Amino acid sequence: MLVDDHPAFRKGMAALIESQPDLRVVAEAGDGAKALEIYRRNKPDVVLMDLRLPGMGGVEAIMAIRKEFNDARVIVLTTFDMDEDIFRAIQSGAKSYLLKDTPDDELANTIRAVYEGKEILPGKVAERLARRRQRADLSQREMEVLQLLIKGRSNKEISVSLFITEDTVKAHLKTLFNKLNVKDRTEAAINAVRLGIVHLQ
Amino acid sequence: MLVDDHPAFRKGMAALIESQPDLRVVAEAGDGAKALEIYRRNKPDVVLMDLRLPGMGGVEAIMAIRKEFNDARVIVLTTFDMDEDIFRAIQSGAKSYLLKDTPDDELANTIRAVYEGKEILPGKVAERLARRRQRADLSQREMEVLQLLIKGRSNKEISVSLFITEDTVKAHLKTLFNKLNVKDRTEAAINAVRLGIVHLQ
DNA sequence: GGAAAAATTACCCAAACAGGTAGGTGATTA
DNA sequence: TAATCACCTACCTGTTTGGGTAATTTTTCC
Repeated sequence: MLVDDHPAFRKGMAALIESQPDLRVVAEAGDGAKALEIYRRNKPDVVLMDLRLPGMGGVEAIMAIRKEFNDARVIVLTTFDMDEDIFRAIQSGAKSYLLKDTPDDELANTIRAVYEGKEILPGKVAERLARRRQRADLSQREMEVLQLLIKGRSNKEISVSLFITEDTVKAHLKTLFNKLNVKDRTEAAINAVRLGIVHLQ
Repeated sequence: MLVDDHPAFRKGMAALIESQPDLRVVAEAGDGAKALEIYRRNKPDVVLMDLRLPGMGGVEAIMAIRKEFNDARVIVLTTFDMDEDIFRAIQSGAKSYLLKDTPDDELANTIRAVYEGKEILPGKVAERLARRRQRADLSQREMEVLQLLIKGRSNKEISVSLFITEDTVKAHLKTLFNKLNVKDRTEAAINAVRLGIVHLQ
């Protein structure tokens, strides 16, 4: 089953998959909600899922599917290779994470491997995942501070939004800077965006 | 002619185009350098070009092609709709700018219109382009300061990198904040990234 | 040649920020 | 029960930053 919001991409990917004698595309979906619905009807062996989807995002779609069908085998197939996306996708139960420009044969082999129950990650992706794991997670509160920081809010403004004192905001920022391994708010903002911890717009 | 680094996308897009009786895909390329080379050989009527390409970027590829063939008709077809990308693409001579999820019929009509010499921009894109024009351009120096700012450098560090005093850096920042309509460096960094004025990594 | 824009430097001042240290609470876990 | 962790607050200190104002030099453009 293919899940991607670009019909052209689905069409091309379907053709590539169908060119393999043992693989077939039995269903397609253009967004997360439809993906769940169509999964229920078709119970595909393997799902190829893009993460950037309109409405319900790819990660949410994976979680929704695996909540109902905990044996669902999902391969993430996306353009981006951002640390946080990879992490969340794997966390939510994806068995593999491939970039869209992966060569055809590797793609086909990955589909077969995942169908057989294996979990398979390309070296580059595994490396990023490891790097992500090194970095301690941010606590709920630190996340909230970071979100506001990225909107360009000052410490004072953040303190008002979160109903805490400015000193507390600073305390959170201190641990935040340490965890992200940066020295100031600007660097924190840039890194958070680059690592995909928060998404712009 | 199709230029995109994802074979699957090219394949699907080719199928969509070929399904129109009057349209045909005569050539494909996976990166900017090959695009120029193949353009020379095939002289396609219209080029569909992705902006994110390995090596030479899409904008550079458009410029290279139009330098040799100033009657080349290029349609940008991309996933992103960042203000600066749109602006640069149109500046470099693209006749139209479509998002990859544009419906098939609109895509076909745009190809026909551009073939006939028209320049056609969807309302949403035209709007962003207008917004971009409102914002005064950044001078060369301001750009350099912004680049370093986005790397998380302090005013002091920026001044050393550019061989100017810290006061001058501050002066540039003042005009920069005004032009970007922000109040501090963090907001400037975020906005610059979001508007696509600078690209991360 | 002269106007306009960009780039440069300077100074002052107030606000914002980052680092250090220190302590308190409540919830979870070993 | 003790330890750990997230969360919160406070104070102090020095640095960084941003705003205002002003002036010089260079470059660019008409």
